[in-house]
Amino acid sequence: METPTSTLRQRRKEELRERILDAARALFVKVGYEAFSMRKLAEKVGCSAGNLYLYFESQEHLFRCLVDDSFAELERELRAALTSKHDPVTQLRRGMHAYIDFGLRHPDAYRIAFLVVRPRQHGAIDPHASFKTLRTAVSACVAARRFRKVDVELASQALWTALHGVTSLLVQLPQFPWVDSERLIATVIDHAVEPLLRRGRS
Amino acid sequence: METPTSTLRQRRKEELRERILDAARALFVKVGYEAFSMRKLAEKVGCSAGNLYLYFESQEHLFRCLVDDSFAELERELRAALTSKHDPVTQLRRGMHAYIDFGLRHPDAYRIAFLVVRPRQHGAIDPHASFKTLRTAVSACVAARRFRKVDVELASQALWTALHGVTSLLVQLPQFPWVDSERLIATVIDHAVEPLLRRGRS
Amino acid sequence: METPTSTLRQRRKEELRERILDAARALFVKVGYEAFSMRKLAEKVGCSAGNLYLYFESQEHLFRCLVDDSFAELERELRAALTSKHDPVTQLRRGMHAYIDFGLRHPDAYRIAFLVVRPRQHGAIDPHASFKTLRTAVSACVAARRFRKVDVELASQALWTALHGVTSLLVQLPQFPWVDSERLIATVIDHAVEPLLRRGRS
Amino acid sequence: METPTSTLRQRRKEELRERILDAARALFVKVGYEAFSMRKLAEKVGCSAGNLYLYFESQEHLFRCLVDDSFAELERELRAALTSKHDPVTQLRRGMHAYIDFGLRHPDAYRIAFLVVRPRQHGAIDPHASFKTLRTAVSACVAARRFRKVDVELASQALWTALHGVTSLLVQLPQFPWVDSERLIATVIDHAVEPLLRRGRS
DNA sequence: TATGAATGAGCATTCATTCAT
DNA sequence: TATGAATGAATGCTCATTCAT
Repeated sequence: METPTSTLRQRRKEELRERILDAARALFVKVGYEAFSMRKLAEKVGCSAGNLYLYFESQEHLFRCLVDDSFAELERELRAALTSKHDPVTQLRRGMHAYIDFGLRHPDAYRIAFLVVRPRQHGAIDPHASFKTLRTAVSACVAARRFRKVDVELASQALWTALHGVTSLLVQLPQFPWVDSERLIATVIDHAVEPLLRRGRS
Repeated sequence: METPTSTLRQRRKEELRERILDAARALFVKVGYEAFSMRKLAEKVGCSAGNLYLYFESQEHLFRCLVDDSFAELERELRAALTSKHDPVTQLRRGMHAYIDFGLRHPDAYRIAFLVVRPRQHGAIDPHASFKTLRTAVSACVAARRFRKVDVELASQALWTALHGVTSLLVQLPQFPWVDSERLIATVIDHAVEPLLRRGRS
Repeated sequence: METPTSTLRQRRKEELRERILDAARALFVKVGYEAFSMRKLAEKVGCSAGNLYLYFESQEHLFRCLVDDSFAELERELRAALTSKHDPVTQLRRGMHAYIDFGLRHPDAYRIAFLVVRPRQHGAIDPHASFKTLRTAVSACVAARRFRKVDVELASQALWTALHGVTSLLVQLPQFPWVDSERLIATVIDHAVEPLLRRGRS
Repeated sequence: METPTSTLRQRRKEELRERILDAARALFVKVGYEAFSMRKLAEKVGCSAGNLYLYFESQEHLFRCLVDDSFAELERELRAALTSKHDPVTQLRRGMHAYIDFGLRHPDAYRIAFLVVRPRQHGAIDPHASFKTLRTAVSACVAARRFRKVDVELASQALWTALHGVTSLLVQLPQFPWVDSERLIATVIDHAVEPLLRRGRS
């Protein structure tokens, strides 16, 4: 049974949890992985360092939550794209856009998920999920005969590497003299999809 | 005139320098950037920590040497590919292969160069060089009318993101259930080049 | 309103802070500047080295606190001497005594303030204050026509060098076969003041 | 028996020894005690660090030689002043001037001798010598009835503290807004001697 | 729920010194 | 006589984490 107080408390707790995660994201983007520390995070949040451990059992756990939360959002966005009322190829394209946009909007999470190797474990679950969603979309394109009869697994992985390539380079080397990023992204998506299309359509 | 002693010493010194760099590469791959330390490196090399500073003036310098050495090799291989006696497109394809192979053979250097952000500075020169070499090759394909009249800069950046995507994912997530990596790499290169080819050829 | 806990904590914290400063003084006297280290200090205090940084942000800061604390005391004592109900010359003499006594009671602070050169910066504020106080007293003696019409600045600096000379030598070379230090100090003060006195008085 | 070679060698050895000591003095003045290191010294001298140990068995020994050499010079200068053809008081005054000048010309040696405590040992021989020479001069002034019948030991110690006071403050706080140092020095010497003079002369 | 004092391990780096050559 | 590679110990300092309050 829940007292009103307990739910209130729970809400507050979740709010602070979110504030911590947000601050962590900001701090991570600002100072990078190597200079990130729980102390600085606590300062940014405005609480004691010890308090963080009431919400996350360790720094590693915090990072994982950060990644998980973010990728859950990616997942939602991907699903939104793939359940829209467009044809499968458009759905896929929208999903691809969503993926890249996500990375650019959450460079912290993207970098932690892909660039920080947690040598031993690294659940490696996170990328799986979005990859699978992507593959489903590819599958749908093949089923709808919009794509050639490609090896779905191979094609999906190739697509993913294309998405990851542009996303991670833009995130990691923002100071590089890129052409207009919208154009680059559009080109990457076009080039990635084109070879899969059935001839005679487009 | 060189005394035998001096050359012997010099050789030994260079040998140890290489041993240090090799150990650094191995350690980096093993424990990741975050857990890398000069102390652990010294232990791996089998010398005192202080001794490392006779060969590299700082940890950062060591990293830079590691990256520079490796990328110099990449550059050599790229140039070798691009000056072969093949047609421009084949040259480019070989260069692309060389790029990916390099990343797989030097995951440490590749990761340090691309994944370790030194937020403030990061010379960021290293990637530039290989990108420029790549762009030259793309340019040659256009000049030889093997490619369509594409925007060379845009096309080159798109190619680069494709290469980086597959390279970094294979390096970073080796435990992912990839399809056969040779197949994946071939597909990525094919898909990246195909949209640039002049119609009617191949 | 203050909770009992907070004040208790605060008190404990201040106590430890004092204990650290005291231990630092003792250690400094014992091993000298060169061999002083935060680690040894921690051991002497009986806490971890890191803990010291909860009380002093750096070694330099600790030194400065040590000096500042001590010189604040000197300043108080000087002012006490100079506001006593005696005639100006007696006030000055008492102040001079206070200065030397202070150095002998706080050899650590005296040595850090004067003997440890921080080549670049060294706020150099500390000696200024006591010198200025001293000069005020000299000025008063002149105003009261007890001193001849000397150059106050010059006379004050000469007085200061006399004080510093006996203080620092006694502090620095305690093993030297000094005559009775009380006698020496009295003589130094007498000799320093005498040339300034108006003839006919004493 | 000495071969010409051996004397040549010896001369070279002594030359280098001097060069090392000179470089050490310069380095000490430049960077201060805390930042002094045998490595930097070797670099300044232009030889290997190890080589220094052929001339001085340790850093401490080097420091002691530095001090001893310098104080030997002081001793020579003091003796020169005290054996001049002037009256005893003038001799003493000249000796006092020589003392202060020496400190200003050899701030390194002066600081090492007086300010760097070598907690255990510190031969403490060096200051003794010059003090004794000084006392002899004071004694002569008394014998010549130029000084009052003061306690020679006491008076000499008082004189010494005066000399040390002005010397060490000028050396240690060069950035202090001193009055013209010549004036200050003259005043200090005058004030130190005056109380000792027999009345009726001056 | 939250604090903040405390710890122990770790870090990069520098040092005086030794020793084979 | 001189080198320079090497060492082991030390330095100031920061960190993630714990725990009594």
